[in-house]
Amino acid sequence: MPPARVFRVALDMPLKRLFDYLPPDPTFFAQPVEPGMRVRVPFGRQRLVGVVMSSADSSDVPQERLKSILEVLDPSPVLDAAALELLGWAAEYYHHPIGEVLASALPKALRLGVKAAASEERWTATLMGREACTRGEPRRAPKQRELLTHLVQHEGTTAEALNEAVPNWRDAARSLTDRGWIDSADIPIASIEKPVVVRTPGPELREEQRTAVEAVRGALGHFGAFVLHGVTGSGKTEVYLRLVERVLEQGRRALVLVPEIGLTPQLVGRFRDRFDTPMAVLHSALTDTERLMAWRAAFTGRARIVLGTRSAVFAPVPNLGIIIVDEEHDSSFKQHEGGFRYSARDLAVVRAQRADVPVVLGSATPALETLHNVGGGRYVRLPLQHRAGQAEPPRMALVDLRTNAGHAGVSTPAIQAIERHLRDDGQVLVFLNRRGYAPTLLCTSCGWIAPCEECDARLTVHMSAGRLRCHHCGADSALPSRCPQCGFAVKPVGQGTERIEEGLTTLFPGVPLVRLDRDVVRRRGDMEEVMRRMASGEARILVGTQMVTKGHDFPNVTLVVVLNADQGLFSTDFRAPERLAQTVVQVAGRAGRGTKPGEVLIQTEFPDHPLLLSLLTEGYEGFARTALTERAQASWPPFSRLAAVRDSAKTAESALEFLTEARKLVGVPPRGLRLLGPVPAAMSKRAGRYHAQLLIEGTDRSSLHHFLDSWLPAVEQLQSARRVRWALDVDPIELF
DNA sequence: AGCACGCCGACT
DNA sequence: GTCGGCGTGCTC
Repeated sequence: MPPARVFRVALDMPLKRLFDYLPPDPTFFAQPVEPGMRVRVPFGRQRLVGVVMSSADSSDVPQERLKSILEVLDPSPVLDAAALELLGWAAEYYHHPIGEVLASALPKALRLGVKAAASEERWTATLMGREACTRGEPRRAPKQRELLTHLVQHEGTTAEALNEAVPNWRDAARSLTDRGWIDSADIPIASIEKPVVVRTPGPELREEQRTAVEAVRGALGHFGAFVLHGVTGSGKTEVYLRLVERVLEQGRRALVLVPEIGLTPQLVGRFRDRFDTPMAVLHSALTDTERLMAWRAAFTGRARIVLGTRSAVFAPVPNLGIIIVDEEHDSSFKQHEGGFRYSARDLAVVRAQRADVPVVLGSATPALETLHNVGGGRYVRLPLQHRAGQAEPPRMALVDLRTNAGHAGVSTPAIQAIERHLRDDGQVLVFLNRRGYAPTLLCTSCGWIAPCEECDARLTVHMSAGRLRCHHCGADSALPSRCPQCGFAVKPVGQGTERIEEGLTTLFPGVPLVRLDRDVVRRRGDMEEVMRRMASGEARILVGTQMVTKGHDFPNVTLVVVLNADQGLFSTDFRAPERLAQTVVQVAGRAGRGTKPGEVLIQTEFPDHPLLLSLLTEGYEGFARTALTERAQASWPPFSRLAAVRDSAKTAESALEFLTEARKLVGVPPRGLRLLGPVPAAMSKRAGRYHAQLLIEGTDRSSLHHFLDSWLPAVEQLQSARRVRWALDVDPIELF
């Protein structure tokens, strides 16, 4: 007997291998089985849905142990060759099991086996049926006549609509079908197309915008990476819209990636306002059904624009014409938890390259990696340096916290500036990246500080809720009025947005104030309410965290106060300065977007810090130059490549033990490779588990990946690996 | 990951 | 004497 032809199937499990299956029973599945199709297979005593990766003439597994595919779930592949290749590339690059990588590209419903392409049962009257209807037939069957008449009047009625219009129509339909008067068909929803309509032509482009649009338009049809480096308010979105417009005109489709959809509803709105065409919106807040619907709209090609967060980089987009990554510097594009840890921005570039289409990375504060790629000639930078209208760039100044006394975290110069701007009818934005009332609860007698029992962290005081909460594990307890150790009085120490709100209310009695942070924005609509109160001028002061920096416009804000720029200046994480600079520039960008000039005050204890100075005097680009020089000297990315092995365990010892053994496997590191650690994470204990990490630094991508290829299989075999939870993070963004 | 099999403590 | 703990091993 010749060796059997087998199909190699990827299953959604943490296993870096494929499983071979015999073809399905030909009496039930006569159709060919192709790569990219989903199949149901027996696996142990479970039945699982997997994806066919390839077929082979024979298997390494003895024939008697091979099982057959139970069912072929797709008439055509759900993942085309390009998708399979991209996902395969990602699995290799991020050293992650292919099955789990594929799973991240498919909505849950599809992983459970539902049909990929939705179709609708539609009924029509035939020519014969129309003639019969005109004659008033069938005379003695009122139900049939009613149905026939309805279908003559409403061609292509769905079964669903018939249930409404002609109750209990099935029997009548059967009789009419037998006479050849009506007919039904399963129409894929895809074929019900709508032409693309540009609702409003959009404003006239400014010189810079036109240059940018033309540069990318010239590249349509082949790969090119563009960095749309546009200061806040310079009209990046308009550039995206014009590019998408051209792509749609060419009959192709656009993929737009955004950081967090809940935080950028404005961008979705801009696309909807501009184009009258179906759009698929994919984000984490969708229900499984909504996600399936959106995926189908993308898969069938009905959606001309696919807009979504991180995982949308894997969305199916037939005839893709362009990929846009908005706010490309945003860290939410990097999945850094759970299983498959990937950078959607980096994969967008890879996808564009393979699809031979342009990719546009837009940001007011591009990642240093991105700017480095511009410097190396791999990406083309398209600057938008001017703000729309008469808006002037905001004036930035530092406030020395050492010499300027203050009140409740706000320095006197800042208080005076707030007074001035309020008097001049402006609005004020006060930024502090720390929610809650105070980060610490201290006993004034014995020095006790309320600790989280599960984390190496202090509990944050939430005054209005009367709770102590851990921002790392979610622990939540009542706010004590006395020290549990000595019974003396306790007091909150330090500032959070809640306390700033209280302080400003006291300082500016009668001035309406709103707060925007995760504690305020609980439900959908809370954010809109805050926006409305700012837009209407009903509120004059906005106190907020990071949340205020994400894409929202506050046109009447003329003053921005950054209360504390100092977290990040002396961090062990080499990316902390970059994040700080991005945050400051993004917050500053909220000021003076209307016609009024903006002012930005940054409070700091370190007004001489070179980073702050370069940011102030030379802007983000100046900062980026300084920071890249520092990175080069320390040979951090992008001048080297990193991977981190992270683990957690019930004890600090076992967390370190696994990583120590993993490191011992290396012996003398190969040339061009450095191993750093293992070390306990900066906040080792989190949610009751101890975290540690081992950093691997390679001089370039290939040396790092060659090493990982040979090392990881041995690491996976370690006995100690089974006693910890561990994961590899390629190109890590946060280093603890 | 599931889900088995397989040897050692507190219960009917 | 059993129920059940999670260590180890396998799944085409």
